[in-house]
Amino acid sequence: MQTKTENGTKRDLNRENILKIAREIFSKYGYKKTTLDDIANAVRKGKSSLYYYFASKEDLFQAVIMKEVEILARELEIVINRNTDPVDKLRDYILTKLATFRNLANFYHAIENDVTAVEFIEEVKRRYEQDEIRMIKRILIEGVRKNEFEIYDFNLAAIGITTAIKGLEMPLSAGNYGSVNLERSVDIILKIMCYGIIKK
Amino acid sequence: MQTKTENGTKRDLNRENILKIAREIFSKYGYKKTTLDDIANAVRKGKSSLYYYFASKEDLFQAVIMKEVEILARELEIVINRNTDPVDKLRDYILTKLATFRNLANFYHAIENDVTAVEFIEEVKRRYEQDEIRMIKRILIEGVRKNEFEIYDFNLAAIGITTAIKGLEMPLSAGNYGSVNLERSVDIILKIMCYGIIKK
DNA sequence: TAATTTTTCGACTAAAAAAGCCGAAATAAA
DNA sequence: TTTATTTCGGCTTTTTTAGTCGAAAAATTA
Repeated sequence: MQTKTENGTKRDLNRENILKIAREIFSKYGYKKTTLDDIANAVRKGKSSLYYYFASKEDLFQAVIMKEVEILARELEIVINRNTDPVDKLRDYILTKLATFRNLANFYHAIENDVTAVEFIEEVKRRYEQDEIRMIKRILIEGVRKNEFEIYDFNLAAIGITTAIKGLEMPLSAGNYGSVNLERSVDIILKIMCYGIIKK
Repeated sequence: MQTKTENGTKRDLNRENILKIAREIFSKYGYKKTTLDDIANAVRKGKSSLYYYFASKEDLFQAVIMKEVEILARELEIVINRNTDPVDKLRDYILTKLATFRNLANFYHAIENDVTAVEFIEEVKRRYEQDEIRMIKRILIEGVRKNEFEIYDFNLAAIGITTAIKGLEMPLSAGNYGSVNLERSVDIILKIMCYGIIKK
């Protein structure tokens, strides 16, 4: 018998392959227009075989998105661990997140017509919120330690900032991408927040 | 009452608009994945309204393709009427046709998976064949008049050349685009044909 | 080799989506 | 007002798709 780990690896490899291909197809056609047969053909398996790896189409799609989200998370982790000025860090964090999120939304045609996809992505955002708050908190704590911020309740502050970021995301989700100058909006909000935060 | 022509114009304008938008959507998703609702939404009409202008989805798709084909035909007409050396003209004709056809096939995802679309395009090719033979014949006749070609049966010669062109199209339809150097293939075939055609 | 486990798939069903139809309503023109 | 044009909601029929199941195939182990 294979050891369980070896076995798991083999299976996971297949899974990964399906995910990779499914990602391409979903990103090309969106959730609704992509059929499991499309994916099955592309991975050269029968449709039924997909169910050996994933419980449902929805499940597969979520797995694909989750993988994307992990990439985003990793990028953000890097930003956070860079040794930069806390304000810059905040700025980079927000910009990185917005940029990647825009891609996500674009990718899955979440916006135009595909209601189901939108809901998934909303769901992901919701689940991610707690992580976000934690990350922001880390930045704030670091800022205080470096004697640049002056904050009494980290939790509340982090929640407040998270909310502000949501505001920045809105125009993205709403679909008028190009029209908004992201960087500019971010700087404006940052300025406002800073004058309430930075030690005088 | 509107005059019949005015009326026709208005209706045709609507038709044209539908065609234009349908073309975009078909080219994005392919025949199968495009639904009449997609198109109807895009033109801001009810799906039923489309049936006022087109008899069926197939009908609409064919109209879209026909329009593309007309564009091709117009380009070829221009090539034919240019005052160039007959051999060059033959060469330009073939290259222009292949280039445009490649676009068509690419566009409608005719190749990958979408069986129905492939059939349509094959059908179009078939219908176009007669025109093609006629056009080639014109080039040949001109060549003889200019004392560069020596041909006894224009019809047979034109059919032969048309067949050769079909051979050039094959790798396109088969899907291995990049791999083949079109221009080179054309020149080789042309050379072969010329040494059987050109007056010594 | 035989027994066991993993993986694949064809055939099927139920549910959803799409094409297509029709009559009536809205709109525009006369 | 009358007539012609255009739109569309709601309906039926057909097609497509997600998802199930059991059995076959392939791989693994003993």
